[in-house]
Amino acid sequence: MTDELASQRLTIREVSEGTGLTPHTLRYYERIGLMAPVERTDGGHRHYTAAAVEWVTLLRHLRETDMPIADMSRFAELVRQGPESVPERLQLLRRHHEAITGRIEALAAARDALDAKIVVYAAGEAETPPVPGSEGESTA
Amino acid sequence: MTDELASQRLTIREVSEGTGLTPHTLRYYERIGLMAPVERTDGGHRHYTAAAVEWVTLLRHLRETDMPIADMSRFAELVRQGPESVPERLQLLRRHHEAITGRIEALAAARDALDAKIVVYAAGEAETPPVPGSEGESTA
DNA sequence: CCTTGACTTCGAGCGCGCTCGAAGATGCAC
DNA sequence: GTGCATCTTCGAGCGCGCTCGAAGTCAAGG
Repeated sequence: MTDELASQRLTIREVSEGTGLTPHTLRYYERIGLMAPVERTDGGHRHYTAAAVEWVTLLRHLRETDMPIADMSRFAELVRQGPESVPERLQLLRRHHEAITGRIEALAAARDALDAKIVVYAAGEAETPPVPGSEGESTA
Repeated sequence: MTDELASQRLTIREVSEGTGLTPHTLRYYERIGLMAPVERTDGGHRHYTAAAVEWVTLLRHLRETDMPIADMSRFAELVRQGPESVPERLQLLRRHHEAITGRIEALAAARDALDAKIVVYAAGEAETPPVPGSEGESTA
């Protein structure tokens, strides 16, 4: 009865496949302190607990939304400091939420601006040569 | 009558301030072929035409939406090739439109996932210690 | 004319986030 | 026991997109 069902452990490859981060990246994150040292087998191989996988998933969400590694390190540090840092964690996450929303809006705005260009091309009005070169005057 | 109102020319600084790209970046873009050589004064200073500024703005929109420089170069090349490349330009822009939309969706999804974390913290249920360290067991 | 600040070219350097490869140990299947 | 894939550490390297600084030239005001 040395816990079986309760604490399922995953290899680095399994975590990699489950999260989309490469084994190289998982080791890198651990190396730079984004993660606490992962549990090992007797032989020294990493065995990720469910909690570790959950943390990796959080990291992935932060990176996927372009949080800089430095900020993620700060967040990891706050978690290490314990429950009294919860307010600051909240602040950090809320700021990031705003950053993401702003980014989404910027993307949508730029996309809309580009759509105008698409419309012009699609309408066949390839007039108004933008700039590079001569729009088919010299070569070919 | 040597055209005054019709062709207003801007210095690199003015274009920089108008587009948000630094003078360094504007020269860099020209250097790597994203732009046709910009007109010069007798003294060799750049004088951007309205068409050049328009092109710079397009470049900025593409970059702002994370199009790789390599793809932008391809697009610039297509424009240089003349009107017969319009279909391929359209294809490129439409693909990019899809990429942006996909990116927006990924950002929103990750943001929503992170929101769950915010809710947990805000609810004061700082249980479920994620992973790094010991959530205030050992140090301070 | 002289000053002052903005312009020019050039090549080198940088910050970020991985990414890789070598060399060796491990672990599971047979 | 014997393979053989997968794991380990380590430090170096890389790709991208700028970014910078030096050294010199130009433009415009007084």
